Order: sequence, then C-alpha cells, then structure tokens
Amino acid sequence: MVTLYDVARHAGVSTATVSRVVHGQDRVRDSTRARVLRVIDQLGYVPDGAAQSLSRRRKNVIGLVCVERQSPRQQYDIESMSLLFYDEILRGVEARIRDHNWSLLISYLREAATDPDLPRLLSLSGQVDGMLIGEGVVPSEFLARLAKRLPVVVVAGNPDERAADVVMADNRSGSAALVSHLIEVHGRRRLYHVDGPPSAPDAKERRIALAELVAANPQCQLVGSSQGSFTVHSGEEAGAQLLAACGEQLPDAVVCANDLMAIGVLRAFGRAGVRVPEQVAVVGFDDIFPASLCVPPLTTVHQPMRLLGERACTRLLDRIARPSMTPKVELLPAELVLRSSCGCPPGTATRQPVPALGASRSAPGPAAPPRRGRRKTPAPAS
Amino acid sequence: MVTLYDVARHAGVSTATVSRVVHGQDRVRDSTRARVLRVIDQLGYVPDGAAQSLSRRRKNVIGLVCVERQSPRQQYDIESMSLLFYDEILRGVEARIRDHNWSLLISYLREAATDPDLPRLLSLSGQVDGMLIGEGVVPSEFLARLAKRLPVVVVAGNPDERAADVVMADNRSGSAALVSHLIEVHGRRRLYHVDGPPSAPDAKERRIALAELVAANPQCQLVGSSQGSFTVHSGEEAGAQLLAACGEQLPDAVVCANDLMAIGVLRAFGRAGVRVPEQVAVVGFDDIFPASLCVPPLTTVHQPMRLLGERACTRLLDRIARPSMTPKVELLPAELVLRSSCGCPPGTATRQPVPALGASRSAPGPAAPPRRGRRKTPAPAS
DNA sequence: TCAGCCTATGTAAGCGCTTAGATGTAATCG
DNA sequence: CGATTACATCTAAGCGCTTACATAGGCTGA
Repeated sequence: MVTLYDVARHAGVSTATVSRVVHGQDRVRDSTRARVLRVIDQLGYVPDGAAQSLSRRRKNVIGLVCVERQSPRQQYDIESMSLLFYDEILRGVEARIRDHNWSLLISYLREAATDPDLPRLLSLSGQVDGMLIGEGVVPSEFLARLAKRLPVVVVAGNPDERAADVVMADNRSGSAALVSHLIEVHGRRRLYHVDGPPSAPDAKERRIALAELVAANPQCQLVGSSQGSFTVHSGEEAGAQLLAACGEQLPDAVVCANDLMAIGVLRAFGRAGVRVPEQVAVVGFDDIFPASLCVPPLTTVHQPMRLLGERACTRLLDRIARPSMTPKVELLPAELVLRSSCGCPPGTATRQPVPALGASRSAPGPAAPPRRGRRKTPAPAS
Repeated sequence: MVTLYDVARHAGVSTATVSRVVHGQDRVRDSTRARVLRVIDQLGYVPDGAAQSLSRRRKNVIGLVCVERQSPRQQYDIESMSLLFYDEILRGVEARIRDHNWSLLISYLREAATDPDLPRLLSLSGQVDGMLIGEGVVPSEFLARLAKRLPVVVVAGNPDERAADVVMADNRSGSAALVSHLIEVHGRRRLYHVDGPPSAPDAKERRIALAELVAANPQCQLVGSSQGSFTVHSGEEAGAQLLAACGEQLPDAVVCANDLMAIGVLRAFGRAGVRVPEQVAVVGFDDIFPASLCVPPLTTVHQPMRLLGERACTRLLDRIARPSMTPKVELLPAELVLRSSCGCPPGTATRQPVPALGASRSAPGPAAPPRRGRRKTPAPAS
C-alpha cells in the first residue's frame, strides 16, 4: 500500500505539502505541486479513507437504511421485496450525495426481524456522519437514541415523530384526492380497503384520509377491509379474501394502500374473471413504474420518490453542517394519476396536482405545536 | 463524542480491556466484562468505524458501482434509469454483506459521463476493501489499474475481461434458447433486432447468439436492426423506426436486448395498432418484474439477478481474504420464460432451464486459456 | 543594512482504535 | 517454598492522515 509518506519521500517534500497538493489547496509552489503530482501518479497513490476520516473528524459518509418487507412465500421474491420505492429514493439520495462528494452506506432492515437488527443500526451509526432512515420500522425511542448521537432524517416516516426530521409525501391529501375522485367522478359508494402493515406510517396516513372522507359522505360506506403487507402476494390474498367474503355483492371500488397490493388484487380478480373497472374499480398508491403497465392501467397517487430522497438528503447534510436546528416535518406534494382502473375511459393518462388538505388534521399529540412543513401546492377550496 | 478512553476511565480498566469486551473476545473476567458493558451502555458508546478501520488495517466495507443510463428525454426518469437490474443485484449483495457483518458503499456511474467519473471510482477505492463493478462501462485498462490496487469483481460484465473476476448470467445460451424457440416452435423467420448500447457487454453476448442462430438457420434472416440504450424510451423509438422502415411488410418477430426496450416496442406497436403476437412477436431479456404485467405478457429470459449479486459478493469477499487467486469467469444459468408475446397461447407462464451452449464460443483473445466458469446446468446435446 | 513581513514548506501532535508484548497475580507442582 | 504456568490486565506503539504552529528564505522599505 502506498501512503502519503511514500509520496513525500519520493518527492522530497513533507507530508504536509503532499496533503496540500492532494487537496488542491493554497500556497504550494507550482514546481513543487507538479513534482508531487507526478510522484502520486507514478506510485498510484490514493488516500486512505479511514485515515482521512479519523484525522479530519468527519467521515463524509451518510447511511441509508431501507426497510425490506418479507414475503411469506419465498424468501427472495422481487415482487414482494422490491417495493421499487427505496430504489427510487436511493437514486435521489445518491444524486445529492454525489454532488457533495460524499459517500453512501446502505443497509436494509428486515421488517420481521426489527429487534435483532437494532445493534446493526447502532454500529452503522459509528460509520457515518448522519443517517437517513426509511419508514417507521424503527421504534420511536430507539430513533431518539440514535438522533442524540448523530443527525437523523426519517424518509416517508411518521409525521408525528419528534426526535428527528421527517421528509415525506403528502399522503393524506393524495389519498383524499384519490378517494374523492372515486366517489365524486365515478359515483362509487361501497368501498373496500386493502390496508398496509400496521408498522407503516404512510399506510396510516392514507387510511385516515379514507376514513375521514367516508365519514364526510353519508351515502358512502366502507364495506370491508383487510390488511396486507405492501406486497403483491398479500394483495392477491386480500383480493381472494374479498371475493370469498362478498359473494355476489362486490364493492364498487377497492382502495389499496399501495400499488403492489393493487397489482395483486388485479391478479386475483383477473383469475376470478371479475372485470375491472366495470364490476369494481381498483386503485393504488405510489405510482411505481409497473402501475402503468398492468391491465387495466392503475389509477394511483404519484409520490415524488426520487425527490423525497433528494430532499431528505439535503436536509441531512444541512443538519450535519448545523446540528442545532430543531426537527421539522417536510411534506412533498403528491399528484393524482388517472388511468383506467378507476373507471376513467381506457387510454386516460393524466396527472394532476393534489389540493393540499388544510390544517384540518386530527390533533397529533398532546401539546403539539403546528409542525407540518410548508405546502408546495396552493390549496384550492377543494 | 464518547470514546474508548472514556469508557476505560469510567470503568477503571485499560482501553485494551474495553476493546476485548466490545469484541466479545477471549479472557476477560466476568465481573470486569459486566462492569465495562454497564459503562458502555450508560455512556452510549459506539466504536468509531474510521478508527477501527485504520487500526485493523481493514475497512470491512465493499463498494458497489452501478451503471446509470441517461435518458435523453428527462433527466430523472424512472423508466429509463431504473433498470430494475441493479436494484435486485443490490439486494443480493447486501444480503451477503450483512451475513458477514460488513458494510456496503454504493455509487452510480452515469454512462454518458464515464470519463469524469473515473476519479470518483479511484477515490471510492480508497474507502473500501474491494469493489463490485457493474457491466462494462469502465474501460478495461482502468479496471486493470483498479484491480491492481484492490480486489475487483465485475458483475454482468465482459466475459473476456482479464484483469478481474467476472460473474454473469449465461446470456449467450439464454439468447440462443429464446431465439430457437421463436424459430422452431413458432416458425418465425424474419427477425428484427433491437440491440443494446455498444458499451454493454451483455448486449453483445445476446447479439452474438442471435447472429449465430440466424446464420445456422438458412430459412431464417435478420430483416433489420436498430440500437437502443436499454431504456423504455429507446425501445419506443426503435419500434416507431421499425414501423416506418418496414412499411406493410412487418418482421415475424422483434428480438430486444432487454425487457425495458421490449416494453417500449410494445408501446409503440400498441399505439400503431399492431397486434402482438398475431402480427409480430416481441421478446425481451432479463425478466424484470414488470415483464409479467405488460400486454401481452412478455416472453423473455430470466437472469438470476439477485443470485448474481450474491455470487459476486461471495467471490469478492473470497478475494479479499485470499488475494492471490487468478481471475475467473463464473457463468450463472439463465431460464427461458415463456409467456404470450412470442406466440404461445395467452395464459402461458412457464420457466425452463436453458441448455448451456458448449465450449463452441468464438475464440476470445489471443492465447486465451479456457476460462469459462463451471456450468451449473448439464448441457444436453442442444 | 536590517527589522518586519509574506510565502512556501517542515515538524509533530493528535484522531480513536487494535494488539503485541510486558507486567502482575494467583494457582499449580515438585 | 520457590519455580513454573496460566490467566487477566495494562502499556504503548502504531494505523495514515490533517493541520496548528514553527521555520526559513526572500522581499520590502526606511
């Protein structure tokens, strides 16, 4: 291994000078610089990251922790595991991190095995300057413990989180817009809900919006619901279960907590010969890539996932630079994506901004200050 | 920041003892261990990764370098950028890395901007113990330079690579099986090829297999070809171009170098009212998740992407442990996935192992020793 | 001509950890 | 009972870098 000392010796200068040259810094005589550079090239010197980190007391590395939901069917099953969600977030984060010339350490947390993975999280925290943590799988008190050690930003997490910053899409407004569309445009009344896992805070937001809307529309009712785990497989099960339970009397629409489960429901319906959207509408959430490909194309809510990653990363870097700020929640606007699974004519493919719900949220915690981020979309009077 | 010294002082022991406790090592008296552990917990001590790396002269970190192909249309466009390919590889790698309690540093290389990114690769090499590099975007001589510094394994790369290990799917056999199916089962004769980017070694393998098969079947011909960039968008363009060029006389089948482009072709055909597979068959390669969702479902070749990641990672860890071995190419078996875009009846969904092509490869380099990995599938006489 | 200053470079003290070897202590044995 | 051994623990020397501070020339100007 070639070290700074080797370079210094060969170039006949001190290590300080070499270090200065490497960092393109201040006053080094041109001739000296050239000589050092030549030696570096000859020797193929590359600075050791660990030594640099130790010395400058900063690693220039952040950690990204994603959640991996397990499929009961098969351990490694793309349909279940790849939410296609973190994949986009990852790209957003990476783009930002690269702009700053930092590095990205990535780790997946199995949902089932949360507990045994906490030590892993802890040890990760010793290797980075800050962490981005996906969704709400990490228990809140543990999050607080982490956040005391280093800056932490939660991506798509629980908006009521107090210990750390949160960057998330406006799930509630998106869900509300989607369900209103179903009710108002397509006159769907009898809704069935395929919910996400209890641990998922975004599923919770979507559920609340749905419930509020149903409550606000007397002619509307929730005819049933089941709980999935955000996977295609669990969506298929939910679809089958619905079919078994409803008998002849199908609901007007099935509202799924994410696209993957909606795709599963579509599969179950397809197998059973149930026509979508003629007999029943099906809608998802997230607008992952395959949503536009399935039959019929899925009406859903677009989450700006890549942007989510970028914003979260920006926020984190900010925190690392200025650790004193108090935590904030940043809400990113969602978009309603109309295709044909909701009953819109085949070929429909429009995207529209979602009116942001006002401050009409149910009061979050006790003594909670108003802490939703600024809205990005103007809020038309619904 | 709490350091080892703080813990040592509070517990009234030396740093050596604390270190031993932290690593659950050998002889430490139980009472001492307990005391130290208590202090660690109280103080919330977490070892500093940089210091550990520096001291033990090993970082326990590997780097994964993925390729990100740029879309001309839109800078951040999931359909183009997410090959859905690295996402699976990533998961495979991460699973292995986690088993070993190492960490994973990830970085994307823009294809367009290869040159300016090389310094980035170099600096990455200073932060890891070994690197996994995707596909063949990194110029071979640079790869050799890297491989001299640290262990490097190429994932899905060029099988003729000499400087580093390569782990890849058996693209050639897969492609051959797919095209034979088209020719022999469905009697397709006039083939059109949508090729991948010139920089992609797997596209090359697939192209060669196609060419060999066409050459071997006199009644068969390649009626045209165009080159895409592995994105949906480029597939759409290729489809449109084909339509414009062929006039009334459509080819019997369009063989695409990957699924994403096949999906693009399907879109272009759909828009033009061309029926698949009645008028023309369309097939892809990779078997990414959405391939089963499009209309008609895509016949393709399954690449064991997750496995690819796992194997590559295993190999890399092996190399790091024993740096002396000479580079090898490991070929993972592909599977033929029959759905209906090739002409098989709607509802078809079978997967079959692909017969491995014998050693009948065109001679690779001058004086090349036989260096294909062991075959995983028995090779029936075609 | 020399104090005073500016610039280019060198010196050396860490950064927080691991670990070889030193040390101290208690158990074991002839 | 002293020598030997085994065990628990400590001491201190790095690991490869960065950087505050020291130093050495060369210039300036009175």
